[in-house]
Amino acid sequence: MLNNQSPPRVIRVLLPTPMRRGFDYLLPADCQVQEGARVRVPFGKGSRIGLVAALDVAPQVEADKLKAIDEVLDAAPVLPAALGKLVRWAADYYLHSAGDAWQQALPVLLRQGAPASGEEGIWQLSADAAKAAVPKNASKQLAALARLQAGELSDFDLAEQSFDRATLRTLADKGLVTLSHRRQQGQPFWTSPLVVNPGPRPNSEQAVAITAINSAKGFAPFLLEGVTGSGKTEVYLSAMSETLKAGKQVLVLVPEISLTPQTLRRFQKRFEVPMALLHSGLTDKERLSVWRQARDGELGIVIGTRSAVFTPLARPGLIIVDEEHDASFKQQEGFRYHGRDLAVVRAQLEQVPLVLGSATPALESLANAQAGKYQKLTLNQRAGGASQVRFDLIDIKHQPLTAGLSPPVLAAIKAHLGRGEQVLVFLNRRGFAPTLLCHECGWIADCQRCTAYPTVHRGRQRLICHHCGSDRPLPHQCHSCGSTQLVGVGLGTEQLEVELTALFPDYKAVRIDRDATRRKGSLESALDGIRQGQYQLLIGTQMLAKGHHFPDVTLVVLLDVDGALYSADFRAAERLAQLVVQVAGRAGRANKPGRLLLQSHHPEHPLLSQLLTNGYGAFAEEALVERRQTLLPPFSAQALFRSDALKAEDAQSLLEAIGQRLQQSAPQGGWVLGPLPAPLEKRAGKYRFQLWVQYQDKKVLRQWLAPLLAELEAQPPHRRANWTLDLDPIDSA
DNA sequence: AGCACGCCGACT
DNA sequence: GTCGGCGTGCTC
Repeated sequence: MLNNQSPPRVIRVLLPTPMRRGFDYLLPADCQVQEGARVRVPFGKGSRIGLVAALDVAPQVEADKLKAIDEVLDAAPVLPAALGKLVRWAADYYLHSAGDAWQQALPVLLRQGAPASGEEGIWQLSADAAKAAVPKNASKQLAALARLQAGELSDFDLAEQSFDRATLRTLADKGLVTLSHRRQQGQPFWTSPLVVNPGPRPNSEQAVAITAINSAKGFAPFLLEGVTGSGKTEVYLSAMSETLKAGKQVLVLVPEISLTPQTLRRFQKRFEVPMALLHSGLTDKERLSVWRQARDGELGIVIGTRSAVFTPLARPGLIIVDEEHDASFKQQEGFRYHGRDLAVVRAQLEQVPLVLGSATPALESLANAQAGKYQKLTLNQRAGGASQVRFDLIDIKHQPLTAGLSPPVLAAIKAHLGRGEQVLVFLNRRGFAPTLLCHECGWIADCQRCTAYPTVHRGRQRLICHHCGSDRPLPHQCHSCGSTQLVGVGLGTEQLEVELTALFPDYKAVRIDRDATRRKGSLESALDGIRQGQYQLLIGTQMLAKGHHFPDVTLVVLLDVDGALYSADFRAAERLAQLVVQVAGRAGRANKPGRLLLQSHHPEHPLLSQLLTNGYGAFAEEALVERRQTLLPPFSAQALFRSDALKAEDAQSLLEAIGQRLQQSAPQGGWVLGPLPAPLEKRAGKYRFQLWVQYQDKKVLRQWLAPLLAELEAQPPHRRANWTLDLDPIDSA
């Protein structure tokens, strides 16, 4: 027999598994597919969605093991070219499974196989519609029919006009209505004339920054360092305005916590262009809709958190990362990418300018500016004449403390309240007391699942572990001696609120933390109450430190900062400095002088005094000198292996084996530390260890690690423990 | 990761 | 006698 059929083509597919390799499939002769398109393939027992990584590859396994793909889902690559490159770059850089990286970059519905091109359902009256079939009391159905008399309805209009999909389905089943599908046209790129409302006239520093950004051609990274109140946002808005006028799109990344409706309102006030906010509250459908609109160029501005860095843009023109130092840009599980770092790479791939903005830039970013990789733009002038905040360190050694507060602090609170001003007390520990102790025998309530003590929550009468969430009724008797003399030791925000209310009964206190704002809308109403002056004493955790402005607050008190000064984590001081400056930024606006009081047992600590006397810039410079001398990031690159297992020895021995293999292939100057128990050795019932790897050069570090990862996947030392790898870790917990 | 297979302990 | 624990292998 003649065989004029060419052999079937073999393609390589990336699948959502942690395995760092592709799988090969046969492409049926009648099938066309492009690199970057999604395909449905049989995998093990079942079927998965994968991404075509390469066409016409030499198969990695014997030909008889190859299966054919089931279905091609995309006629073209699902991501625009630059974004596809970004995802490939990221998987490679973070030494992560490429298949998983792809999945993470796509909206959930696209991972599940939804069409990437927007298709909308169109409901129309069918030709032979006879109303007879609709019961008289089916008012919704009748209303829908009446509406359809006036013309078709798209799926998109349904919610808007408060019609139910189910209603239309019922009518369709009766043959009165037809459903057809049509490629969603969407609005063409803001044909309605772009409106840019005037903003305030920029001051000279702002003008310099705006000119620099607007005259940038192609990739141009800027570090915009602007003290609180210096009008960073005005610089963003001016730069965005030029981009939008040129018909291009802007991507804005913001930290999780500051993504508020206020942010959006400020943008909407200035620009009348279609824009979208990508936040955790969106449904999968809404996310996909934003994704499509951004890709098709229908949105002028996309604002979102970390994962928004993967939003496709038809005409990218500018990328902004606000509060670029914020740790929430780093994904802390699975695909552990850094949204800010990927934004830099994306700007390079898209050849657009990039603005990293912060009042307290990350030391990494400052080092990049010093090295000439970023152009630094500085805003030192406070707009509106708002005065500098005055810092004071209160030495609390030997001082009597009332509710954790020293006499000078109490006196200051009294004075500010007496003047009718607001006071903010910051304590980063929620709950009533961090431990429960038996006064008679010394027994301390502990968490069964963690190496930690559960926190007393008095209001809810429960003992809650903040690490694993386990939750039990507050005991009234000691488990060891039966005594009823149980006391909470230490101070949390809940107790602080109680004590301050007792100390200052004439003023109203409000607490802002995760416990007090659990109910939907309660945060907003508390914030409104603060702005309207209903409360005078504000007590809060991290939640109060970011994003919100309280113009009538003139005194900010920070309790308990000593932990960060002598922490095992070399980044703790940097984070404390950023927190101090950010918290201080909440106060001293509106021409009222602000004051910040810091209580410490170590007021002489060089980093603290540098920060308080000379500011964040001086602190950062000194901290960078220290990092350089000690060869810590950003003057070296780190990777962190973590392991966890039900038995401590399993978690430890896995990392020991990894450490040994690393030592064997270590480059000159390569450095391996561990395994060490994780800061919280046991968490949620699992023992955790970590292994640090460091080398001066990022590229060489990855070349050292990469072959080991392949080997670990092929021959794991054992499977009783799980391991993960974190490149450029920022949190050792 | 998920899933199936397979080999040893306490139970209806 | 089985149900089910998790150790191991496999996914094109």
